[in-house]
Amino acid sequence: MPRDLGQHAGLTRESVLDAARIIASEQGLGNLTMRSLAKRLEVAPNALYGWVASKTALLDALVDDALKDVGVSPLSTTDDSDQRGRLTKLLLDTFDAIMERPELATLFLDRAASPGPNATRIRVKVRQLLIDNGVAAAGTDAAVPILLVHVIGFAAFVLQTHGAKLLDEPHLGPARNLVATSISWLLNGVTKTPATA
Amino acid sequence: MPRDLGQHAGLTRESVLDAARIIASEQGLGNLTMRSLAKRLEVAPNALYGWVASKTALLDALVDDALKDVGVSPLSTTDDSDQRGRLTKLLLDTFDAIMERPELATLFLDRAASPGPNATRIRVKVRQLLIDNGVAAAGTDAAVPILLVHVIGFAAFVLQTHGAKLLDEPHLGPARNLVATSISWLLNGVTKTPATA
DNA sequence: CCGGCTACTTGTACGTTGTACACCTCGCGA
DNA sequence: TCGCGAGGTGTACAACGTACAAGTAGCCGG
Repeated sequence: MPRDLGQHAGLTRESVLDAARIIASEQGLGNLTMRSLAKRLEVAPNALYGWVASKTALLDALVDDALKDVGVSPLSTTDDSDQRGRLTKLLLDTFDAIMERPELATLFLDRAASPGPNATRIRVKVRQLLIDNGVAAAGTDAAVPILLVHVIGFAAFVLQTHGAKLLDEPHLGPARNLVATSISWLLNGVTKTPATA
Repeated sequence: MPRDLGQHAGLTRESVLDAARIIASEQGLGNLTMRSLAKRLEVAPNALYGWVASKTALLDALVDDALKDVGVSPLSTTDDSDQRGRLTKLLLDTFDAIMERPELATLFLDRAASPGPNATRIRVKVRQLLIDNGVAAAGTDAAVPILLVHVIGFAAFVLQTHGAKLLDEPHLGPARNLVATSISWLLNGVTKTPATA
């Protein structure tokens, strides 16, 4: 249990992660270093290791936290129809979450299979929605990664080509339409095929 | 123009890249360092910079060279039908090329849009095959990255989850079937939709 | 046959990175 | 009042990518 504030510098796991986020977003991921992070918090570099096991762990936390708000709203609200719409929305929300943190795009890529809590929750939910869409439970083992990898890969690609500059809503539209389209293509296949493993 | 062989150590761009490949495949990408590379070549670390501009450039070359053999066979041989089969084969060949170098998987990911000559050739060929499949030229700007990102992302995912150990043919089968399946899903959509950009 | 030019390689070194070890120094509970 | 332990600091190390200047071998014009 970390104390709220108090003695020397009053670090917190959250304050560390927040500072890391700010540095990454303002100066790019390449300038996010243990030392730059420590400097911003006015702390010796080693102090960070009380709150974060390693830099890798810090990056892990960063990417997983970016998915914090995805798929947290209750599953079924009013109508039970349009399960497919729900699934599409979840995938698009994931896409949006990545697009909101362009500087982390490369991290998302090679952590697509990472076991972070938020990522896991999304995977579970996708799986459930697939079942709701009539996909056999066994087939979801293949379909879940296909869908998620597609979304992540697409987001990373868009950010890479568009230079991560035109990420505000006005210019995001076309890209979003494209993901939506390609997701729908995949869903067409997923919900139709018996999914050979 | 580098001389073929001769004086001190007789380096070559190819010998450097070969050694890099060997280190990456034997000891993992993390152990591929300018110094380890130099040591293997029995050369001072700086000597490498005469043949490779930087480590980044070396990695760029590594990933692009891995695609050397993909899509080099002539486009149309005998039958003009089954354009779709040709496109599928090209994508699967790309998949196989990545699976052959599991240690480079993460590199492929954030270089999916890289302008290497081999990558470019594949992109061009995919685009051409899409047109041959009846996709409007304008639509290919969207479809090409969708397909390639999908293939690369999928390969990376498979390697990441399966730990890059069972990459030999016997165990590769299921994964290959899955990509083939998902590619076919995407192609269904691509060749049917007018592709809104 | 010789002298220099050029291409290649080396030695040395700098700055930066992640991170371990030992020590200090508060504030709190007994 | 007195430890005790959490949360820091100082220092340090090994490894990284890479720049700069010097050296050395071979080839070519004379």
